[in-house]
Amino acid sequence: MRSGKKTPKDGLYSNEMKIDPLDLVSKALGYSIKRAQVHAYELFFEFLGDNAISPARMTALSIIGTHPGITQSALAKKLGISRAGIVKVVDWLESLNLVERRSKQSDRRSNLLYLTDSGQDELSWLAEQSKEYEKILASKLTDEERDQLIRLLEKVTLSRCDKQATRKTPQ
Amino acid sequence: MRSGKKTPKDGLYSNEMKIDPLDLVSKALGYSIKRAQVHAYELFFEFLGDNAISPARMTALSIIGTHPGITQSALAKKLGISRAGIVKVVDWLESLNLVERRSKQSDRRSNLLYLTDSGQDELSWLAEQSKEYEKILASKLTDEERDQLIRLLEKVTLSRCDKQATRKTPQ
DNA sequence: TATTGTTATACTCTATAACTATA
DNA sequence: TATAGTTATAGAGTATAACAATA
Repeated sequence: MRSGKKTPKDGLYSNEMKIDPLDLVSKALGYSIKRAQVHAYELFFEFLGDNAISPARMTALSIIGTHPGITQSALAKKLGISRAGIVKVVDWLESLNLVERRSKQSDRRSNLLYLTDSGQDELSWLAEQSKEYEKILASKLTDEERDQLIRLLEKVTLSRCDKQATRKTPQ
Repeated sequence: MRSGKKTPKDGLYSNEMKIDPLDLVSKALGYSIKRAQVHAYELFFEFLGDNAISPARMTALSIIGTHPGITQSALAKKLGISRAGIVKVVDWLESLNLVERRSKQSDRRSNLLYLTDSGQDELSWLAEQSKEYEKILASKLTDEERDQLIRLLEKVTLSRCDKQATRKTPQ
């Protein structure tokens, strides 16, 4: 396995030129991220069982737990889904008696979300499970590598505001 | 930003204890990967336009281009989806005249897949676009950081075979 | 019998648009 | 008017099961 050391004349003679130019998959960052995500998702259910809460719903539960009284709209925004989409998530969490809707007194359009007692218990249990899961997910990495991987991923994710500046000029 | 140096008594006094133990999101590797993937996916359509081919179908096109004569079953396996699922993908690619099914002479159950001429053109064009897209996706990283990010992601993804060995012991 | 491709069907996740009740 | 939540509906992507053609 070669290191990523740059060759003197980057481009024409760099290592990447060994890949078929029509191979959009090997050594592509986008595809590497996708594969890691699919792997992480599958491992999640291998570890917690096929009938486990989904990662997205676990995230919703965690956000409600760490932001008691958050509104549905604010939760939707944090999760990056629509207001309509959050309704089913909260319906589902409420049907399992993990979360409670309470209508806000000062603005009765809003629902404030709180964990129930069993929601608290479930979240605590999931927190333990997540810790184990994260260990397995990162089992091939040293602590330093894991921290750097997260740091690099965050650097990629937070490049959002570039998109206008670097937009391709139409030709 | 602290390095991931381990404290002598890992656990009770480690850095991770500063995060709310019920916050399953911050500094979680699984969630970092997911966010990066969502970002990469959105950036893809911001760059190529809302009506662009999806990354998954682009991948299918690329695999057919680099494996001319691949069967549908083999393509399904490479993409990690079912045989039934691949039918719609190939139907769609064929309806756009990018791909051609030819029945295999020595085994007439199989369809062999080939790019059409316009499929070749489309793939070449997508290869250029992908190169630009990858540049933007990694624009916040140095070349070394990008290579290491891919290396670390592959390390995570290829940890698959661990899952039995590291399975949590029931207690 | 086993395999390839196909169809029928269903499920999850997500979105948009129109509605209601409030503000 | 504008906003929060809801409902109805639709589309993408995926799966399983049953089937026909072929091996």
